[in-house]
Amino acid sequence: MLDIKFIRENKDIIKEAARKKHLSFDVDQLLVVDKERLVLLSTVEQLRSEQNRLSDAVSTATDQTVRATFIDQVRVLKETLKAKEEELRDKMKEWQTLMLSVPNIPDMSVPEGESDVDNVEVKKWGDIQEFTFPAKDHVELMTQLKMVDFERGTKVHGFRGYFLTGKGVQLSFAIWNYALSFWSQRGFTPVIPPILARKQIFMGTGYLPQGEDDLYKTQDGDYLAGTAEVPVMGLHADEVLDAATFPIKYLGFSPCYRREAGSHSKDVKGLIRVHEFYKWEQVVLCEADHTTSVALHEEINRNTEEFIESLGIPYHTVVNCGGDLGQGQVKKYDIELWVPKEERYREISSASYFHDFQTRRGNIRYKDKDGTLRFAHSLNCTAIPTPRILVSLVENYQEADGSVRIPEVLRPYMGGETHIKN
RNA sequence: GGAGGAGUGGCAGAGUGGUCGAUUGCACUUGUCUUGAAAACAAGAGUCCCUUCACGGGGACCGUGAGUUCGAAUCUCACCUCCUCCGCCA
Repeated sequence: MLDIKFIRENKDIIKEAARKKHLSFDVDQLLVVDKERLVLLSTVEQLRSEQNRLSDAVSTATDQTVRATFIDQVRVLKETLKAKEEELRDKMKEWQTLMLSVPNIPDMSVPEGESDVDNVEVKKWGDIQEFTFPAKDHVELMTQLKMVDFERGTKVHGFRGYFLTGKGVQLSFAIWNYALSFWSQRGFTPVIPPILARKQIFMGTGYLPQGEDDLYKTQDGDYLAGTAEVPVMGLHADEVLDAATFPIKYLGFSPCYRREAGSHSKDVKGLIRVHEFYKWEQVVLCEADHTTSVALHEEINRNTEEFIESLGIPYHTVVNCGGDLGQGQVKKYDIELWVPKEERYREISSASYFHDFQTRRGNIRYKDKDGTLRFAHSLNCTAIPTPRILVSLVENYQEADGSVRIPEVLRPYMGGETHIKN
């Protein structure tokens, strides 16, 4: 959500934002509705003012006939008021619906483009190794090492179902624990949020009303979040925060549920795209300052890069083009890890900042030094998702004998073992 | 799942149809007094929206949403949250 005053004064910027993001949004329509809304609002308020005045007159009238006259007058007035109020209510709904689909303004540095193929590489790290033996893909490797069981996963859950088993489980826990320690040292407070959350909380982050198709909904009207970002952002909803605590840095851990509607033909095998996975997520709140947001955006993205570097997996970072940005994002980096058997990089992390787009929706404010209430800025970035990370990890660390070498940093969390083998 | 009770400003806590946006206490800000502080006294202070260059004016907000009424914090209905008791349960 953006400030309506800003939209009124900068409709060309909004138009340009929609164009760059390849979203269809009609600002002119919004501005027409906004004008109609204001006319109705002022009419209703004038009528109410008159009603208040007459009601006061009723209560102070001592003469019964005078009193009755006033009551008759308000009765007549009320009918007009009621009709206008209904009109206003409908107009407000129309206005709110439009307001919820206004795109946030992408940063100048965001490249032009339609989809992820137009994303621009900004960094490349690590040496891609040539295998001296026939390399296996993660499905084959992990199945043989009994780290995963896809067949039974499908039996139990269906399409995209999987069991993690044995060393697959241990490796997951190792990554989770290592990540917890890694980010704790960087000032993040760990949090395990409810992943089953209310509609309102999803509205706050912008996953609703758009994006409903990709969410699982319960019979009680709640939704399962696709990321801890949703409930962790909800944590401070409707609060006025103390600016002295900024930046607030949370590391949220949760299972994540995604219907993957519209991706049925993509990544049908393996652990790349599953309906249910786990993720550590960085969520940050800071003061409403562009420079601060930008600095923190670089910082949280860098955190994940350094984490991946410590695991020793080759990656590159791309800056997402306009068409690959969500409605609320100002700028986004994706970190993609090298998947040897696919001979390409696959997304592992996504770092975005939003300015006050989310905090307006979620009503997260703070008191500025000059005493005025402002909407905070919000950012988030994947810390590490499992089991997707295992794809690159096992493929890059496989040995000729079919075993998988364990990255040094994870060994303390794996009982000191150096290899996963049968 | 069943029965009962409650949700008021930063906190505590009055108010059960008519100048109530709301008594009061604590906390807060400013002033007087004081060398300074404390105490005492006085004054001030909520949020959102519309309008105005500005001073100002108007509207809304007592968990949320609807309703009754000339008028609702107060009455009615639905929902949400919390508390107590019973039942069930990792």
